[in-house]
Amino acid sequence: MSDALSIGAASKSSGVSAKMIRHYESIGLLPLAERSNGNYRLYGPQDVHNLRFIHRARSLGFPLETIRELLALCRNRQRSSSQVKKLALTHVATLEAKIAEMQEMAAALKHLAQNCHGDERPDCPILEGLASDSAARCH
Amino acid sequence: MSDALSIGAASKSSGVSAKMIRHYESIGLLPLAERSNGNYRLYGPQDVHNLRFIHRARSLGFPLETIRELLALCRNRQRSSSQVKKLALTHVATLEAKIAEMQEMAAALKHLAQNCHGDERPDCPILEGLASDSAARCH
DNA sequence: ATGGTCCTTCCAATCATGGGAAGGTCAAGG
DNA sequence: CCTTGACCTTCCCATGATTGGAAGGACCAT
Repeated sequence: MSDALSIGAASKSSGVSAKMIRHYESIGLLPLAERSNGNYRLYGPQDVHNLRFIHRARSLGFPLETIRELLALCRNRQRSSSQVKKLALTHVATLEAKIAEMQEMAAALKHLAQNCHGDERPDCPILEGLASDSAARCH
Repeated sequence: MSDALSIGAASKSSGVSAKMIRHYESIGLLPLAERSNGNYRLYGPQDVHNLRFIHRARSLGFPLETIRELLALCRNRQRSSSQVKKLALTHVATLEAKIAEMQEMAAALKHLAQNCHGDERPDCPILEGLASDSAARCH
């Protein structure tokens, strides 16, 4: 047990904040941590591995519930890679849908801004586009 | 006052849900609505205009606090179009930053998925990439 | 023993939206 | 007149991920 880390050390080693480590434990994403004499949480190599896994998955935008499934698959030697791939590709599709949505927003907004003088006069196509009393929808 | 709408009618006419109309009022984004004898909220043409404005601004992804500023500018005849344009372009930059972030996520994930067989075997580069005991960071 | 740093728990805030309960109001029809 | 059903009211709670802080206990070095 000489390599057990405190939550602060595990946080530094994994990139997950101590706050979040406690939170993940509280929602059952991580197993209940071992405790020291002084009731401090203790983390072994496997725990740190899990934390790093979560950190990387979060940085790829996976929601926690999907990470829960990914962790289960990671532990399960009977898994099939198709299960993992399916989760990954579903997430890619989600990301791409959001990207497309935001690109539409940005394009529409740039189009409006393009015609705005941006000077001291009150005249503004952006506000007109938002108010659009003329109900001129783009299509 | 013959053209005053109930919250349900105003909702249909503006595209903003009744729940949200009440919420916007409660946070001061909209003025307190007039009330009927039976304490129902009543909405006139100007109110519906505001609701539509909010709906369009939300559909462009503006956060409520920015919409608050946009509404103030919309009401203010002394505004300068540069104020509006600044809010719009700041939001475009925010959108583009998020888009870029998500594109990186999607690209990294597609790269991992590309090498995954997606069959019944447990072997999986995606999980390996997330676990990455080999600590192979991309750069 | 004392200060500083770590830890513990709990509560609350963010952002925008929605769900639902418990009850009041209104218009139409029996 | 009374019921029915659709609408409205307020209030509380949930989402998703993270962060902030308060109040208190534990640890370690000087």
